[in-house]
Amino acid sequence: MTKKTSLKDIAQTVGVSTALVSYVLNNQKENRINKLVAKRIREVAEELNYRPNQIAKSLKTNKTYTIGLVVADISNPFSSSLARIIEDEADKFNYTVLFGSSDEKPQKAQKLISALLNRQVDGLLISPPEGYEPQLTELQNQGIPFVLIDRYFPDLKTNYVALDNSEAIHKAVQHLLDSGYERVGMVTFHTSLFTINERKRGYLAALKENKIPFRKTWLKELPIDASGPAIAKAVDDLLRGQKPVDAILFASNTLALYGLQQINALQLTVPEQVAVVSIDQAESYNLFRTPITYIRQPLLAMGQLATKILLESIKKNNTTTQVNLEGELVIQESTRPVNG
Amino acid sequence: MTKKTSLKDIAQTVGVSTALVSYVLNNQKENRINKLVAKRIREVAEELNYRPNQIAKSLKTNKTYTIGLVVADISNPFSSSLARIIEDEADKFNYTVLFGSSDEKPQKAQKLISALLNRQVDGLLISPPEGYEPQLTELQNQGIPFVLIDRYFPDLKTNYVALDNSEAIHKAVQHLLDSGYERVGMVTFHTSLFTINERKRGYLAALKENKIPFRKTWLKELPIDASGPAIAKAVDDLLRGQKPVDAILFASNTLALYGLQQINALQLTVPEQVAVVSIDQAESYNLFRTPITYIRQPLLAMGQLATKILLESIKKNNTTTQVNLEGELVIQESTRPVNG
DNA sequence: GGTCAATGTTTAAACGATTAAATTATTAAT
DNA sequence: ATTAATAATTTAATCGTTTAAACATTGACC
Repeated sequence: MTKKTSLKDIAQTVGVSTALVSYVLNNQKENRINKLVAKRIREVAEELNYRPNQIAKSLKTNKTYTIGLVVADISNPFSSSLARIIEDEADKFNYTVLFGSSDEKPQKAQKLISALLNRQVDGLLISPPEGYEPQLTELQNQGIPFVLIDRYFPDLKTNYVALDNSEAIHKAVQHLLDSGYERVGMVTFHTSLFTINERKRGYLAALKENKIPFRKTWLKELPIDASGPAIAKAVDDLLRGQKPVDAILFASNTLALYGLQQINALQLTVPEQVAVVSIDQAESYNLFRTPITYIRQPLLAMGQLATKILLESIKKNNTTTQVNLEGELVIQESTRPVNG
Repeated sequence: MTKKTSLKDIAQTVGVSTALVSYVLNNQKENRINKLVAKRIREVAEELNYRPNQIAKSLKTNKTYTIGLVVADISNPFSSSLARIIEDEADKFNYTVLFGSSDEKPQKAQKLISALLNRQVDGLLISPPEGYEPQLTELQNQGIPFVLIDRYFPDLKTNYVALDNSEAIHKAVQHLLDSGYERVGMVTFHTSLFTINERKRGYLAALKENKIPFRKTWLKELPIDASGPAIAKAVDDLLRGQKPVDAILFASNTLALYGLQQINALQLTVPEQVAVVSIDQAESYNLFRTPITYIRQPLLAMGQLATKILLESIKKNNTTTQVNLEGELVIQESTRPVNG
């Protein structure tokens, strides 16, 4: 292992002080430094394959140019797409992103954030699990810059970027009703997460506005870590019995993924026997025989905005920015109008 | 922003030296330290909400307990699943994982690795892009511990963990032939990557062994960054014409994803009109009307092994470990025997 | 020739921890 | 009471960098 070259090594070879080397390599005091010496320093740095030790740099400057990203599960396509967008955006500003999955567990999130803070990340992007309010308040008290993404708590005055969920679902339900479906069911999660509950609220509101009496058998609320079979079972329940639903709204990509599998298993045709709308797109939906109508989350805008807000918040900005982005309803075959 | 507490702060409040505080908090020299003082130090550390500055620690110890992971694209399910596994495995040993996507570009990979090294990662897990040999050799010369994952270069004596690709594909082709399919096509990437070419080799070898003359129209080799439509076109070519193939082998999840969409678009039935085998599973394959036969990559073993080898290599281990894992052929409906 | 300004470079402290070695305090043994 | 051994704590250097301030050199100008 060839020993790493440090400023000192360069300084010694050239025969100057480390300070001068530092100034040259950071392009500071350019007009004050002898051009020839500067050139020589750069040459030697190149020769010795010098890499500045960011650790030492960070220690001194108290900046790491690193942000932490906490998602529920990096292997979920929603999270990984978002991660990729954030990675690219952060890169534009020379920031590196450190990831971690919370597994929907406050404890795991806590441990993760602690690890990230120990590594002196300059700020955090967090998609918080249920019940994470106290820790967020704590972060605020400690003055650590962060932006919530995808999920937020209405009672907390924090930065966030999220989908306007109730509006989006409302739009979807209205579309189903307008297309002639009459018994619209929904599969969602049972949680205290505001974002998710907004989806339910949008659903109920749309029914009410259309004077459709809601039946509680239409709504399936599953644990947030529900397994594939559990989801299949819920869908099964909605579609059997004497009065099955004629349309299903899936409140997440995971729900849709397993739900559609069950629809396949039941050998039902979409949309003739049951119409389908999902939140979140996924390239993979296209494998389903019928193209699925879905609510397009503005992932790109979400990731970019959140990153931008965080970076601004890092370089001291005391304002709170809260953004609710509008979802786009992409209409496809799975909600073709009845008799249409 | 409440100023971060440092060892010094604790030392001052308690009225001892920073050294003592350090010893106590690191549980060193336990038998030599006054129990009461130790207790007091711990209390104060708790009160002041002390978080050791890992940056400073790293600077001193020259260890960051961080490893870098370079994948082609974190938003690809193969990469993100692997990332999740590695994240979990590394966590067991108190390591954090730093990610980045290379986008299949050596230049981007180079920049990424440079950034990771600047951050003093202790080692790297790399799924290298095509033509990355020189940089890997350079890493070796610099004595930086790394393990290749999923892809490797046979001419380079490096650590790696990968699928035994030719064997896996061989097995798949044999299965197709045994099931009565006679015109087996393959969609793969055109690249110099050994791993990918092994897939082609396995395919050709299996045909030869079975005395089936290979036709070049059966093999579609696409650029590694081929778009969805380009993939669809390739599949279209295979399936039209006077002598279409009766089975298709997809050499990656992306290829299968778009390929199956095209099969959907052509309204062909699987496996009656065309049988399908894919490398890599994906939960989403299940959306396709017919369950797809696939080669299961041992992702868990791959991620865990690679992490383990890297960590060992970090704490000085001069041996080179090369592992080719066997893939498992999961047989489903998409390759149902002809007339079976 | 002395003053001033501009130019070029070095000194030295600091960031927050670790840790070998030195120092001081306490206790036990003679 | 002295000494030795042990216990408890501190000192001070160090990791690799940054950066304000100090210092040195040169030339211009009166």
